This record gives sequence, structure tokens and C-alpha cells, in this order.
Amino acid sequence: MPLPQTEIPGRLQSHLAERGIRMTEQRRAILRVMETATKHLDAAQLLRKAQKLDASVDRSTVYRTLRLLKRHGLIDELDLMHINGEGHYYERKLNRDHIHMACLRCGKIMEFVSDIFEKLKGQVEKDCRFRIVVSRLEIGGYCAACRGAE
Amino acid sequence: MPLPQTEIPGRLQSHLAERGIRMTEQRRAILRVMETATKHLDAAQLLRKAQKLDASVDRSTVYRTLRLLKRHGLIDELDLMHINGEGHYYERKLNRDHIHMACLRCGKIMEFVSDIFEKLKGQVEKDCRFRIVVSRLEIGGYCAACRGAE
DNA sequence: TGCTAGTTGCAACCGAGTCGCATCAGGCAC
DNA sequence: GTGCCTGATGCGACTCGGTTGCAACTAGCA
Repeated sequence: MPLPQTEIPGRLQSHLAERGIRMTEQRRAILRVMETATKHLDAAQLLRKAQKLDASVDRSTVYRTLRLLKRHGLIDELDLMHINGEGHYYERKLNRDHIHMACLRCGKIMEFVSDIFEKLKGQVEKDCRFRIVVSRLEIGGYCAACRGAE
Repeated sequence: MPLPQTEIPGRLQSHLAERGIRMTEQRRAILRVMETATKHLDAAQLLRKAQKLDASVDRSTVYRTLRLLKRHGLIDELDLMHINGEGHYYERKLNRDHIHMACLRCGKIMEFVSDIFEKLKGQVEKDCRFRIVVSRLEIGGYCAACRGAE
């Protein structure tokens, strides 16, 4: 279950440009970090990495940019079963929703794409007459490696 | 999709008693509120309601009791898509997991039980060799009543 | 080149949740 | 019923993720 399959770099930027949203040096740095991330980042990690690209980036700009991206449905917000504190993690929204599994012992995060998940969402939309905008399935438990040990 | 089907009152209490956990006046008040709740409560609401039964209940006792119940797997922690702020909501864990749907327009929370959800969890356990302890599926979108209006 | 609306940094703030500590009380032994 | 000990409580101070008001700045269009 690899993390985000590599996407065209600058994809988030062009999404925002299409929507007529002003591009700034700071946003560029933050988006670049999101686009090249190989694991789920929280706001603090995102800030640190963005500051390496543009030292002027401020904490509040990171939060404001995350809110912007959320509003435009370009990122998903996760809490990964609160395996480390109360904060949130972010990832680019990709074409297909996936399940996040967090190992309660080693802390590893795994992802899983499933047709059954798609079917389940279809059932909710149909049976409940509910139009789904975002969905989040997070599972906590023990990964294959930790099952024996635990 | 009604909320928790009424359970034997005092069920949480007896669960804790079985595990040899000391019962106090304050815990009794908090458990009673949880058991009779007809909607999802956050810590602040839980505190207010518990204080009506026992005015001495303190904020930190509520949080400590919630942590206790979580540790014993007697309650689930939800964030209901952060429809109102960053806090968490709690509900008694029942026999079957259910999906939470939050309407982004009217704020209504709906619940849904599905065999497909059970099948999906089975698939995760089998295909990923992952032992599930807790799972949480939350969906944000528009309910039947708001779909037209939105 | 100038203008303006949108964006930023900063510092103060907010609210959920935690913690250390002195005090209190549940519930077991007798 | 009484005493005791350990675990639970209230309180206040604290942490930390996230937000906000405001003055200064700047993207990008005319």
C-alpha cells in the first residue's frame, strides 16, 4: 500500500490557478511540500518543511492555506486514530478514496483501496438518499508484523 | 436511523464493576448521562449534564472518565467531520459498528448499519493481515432534505 | 507604473485536553 | 461499624493545535 502515487508536480498550483486564486511565494512553498510529501504531514511538519523553501512562511499562513485547500476539496484531513496526540494530518485528495489503517503498536500507517468501499458508499447514497462529499474510514488495530508480537 | 437503541441502564457501570474498577459518585453521574443520552455529546455537554446530577463533577474528571471508558473499549470517539469546531463526541459502543453521516448544511447526524461495512472490514483483516480493534467511518455530505435546497 | 483587493506576519488569543498536587472517599479487612 | 490504603477527585496552572485582528505588503490587472 504505497503512499500517494506520484502526481504531476504543480498540480495543486494549477488547480488553484484555474479557480482564479492568487499565487504567492508562501503558497507555492506550502503546495510544493504537499505535492512532494512521501508521508502524511501535520501542520507543524508542513510548516518546517515549507520554511526550508521560503523562510518567511508563518504558522498562520500554513493553517490558512490548509483551510483554503480543504474548502476547494483538494486535500483530505485525517486524524489517523490520534496515534500521536490530537492534531490532524493532511494529504492530497487523489482520484480514489482509500482506507487508512494505523497500527496501535508500531504506529505504521497503511493505505488500502477497495471496491467494497466504493460499493458501501454507493449503498449509503442510495439507501439514505445522502449525497456524499467527503468520506473518511480510519481503522486502528495491529498490522501483520505486530500481530504476533502483541 | 435512530440513535443508540435503549440499553439496560447501568450497563456501563456493571461493565466497570466486572473489571474491578472503583465506582464513585462522580463516575456514576457521568455514566448515567452517557447511558441516557439521546444524541452525541461532547465533553463540555457531558460535563454540564453530569453536574446537574452531581454538582461537584469537575471538567478533569469528565476527561479522565472518558479516557477510562475509551481504554476499556466501552465508548467510541467521533469527530463528526468537525461540523462544529475541533472537539470530539462520544457514544456508547454497541454490538455493531455503524457509519456516521453528517449533513454539511443542516448539521444533522445520521447513523447507518450495513452488512457491506462488515464485509469491508473482513476484507481488510484478510487482505492486509490486519487485526482491527476500532474502526470509524464518517461521511460528510447532504442529507435527503437538504439535497434539493443546497 | 499605479492601484486595489487579497494575502501575509505578528502577537494575542481561544478552547480542548492534560497534569501535579494536596485532599478526599470507596470499599476491603478486621 | 471502624480504620486504612490506594485510587479518584478538584483545582489551577499549563500545553498545544488552531484562529483572529490588524497594519504592512504584494500579485497581477488596467
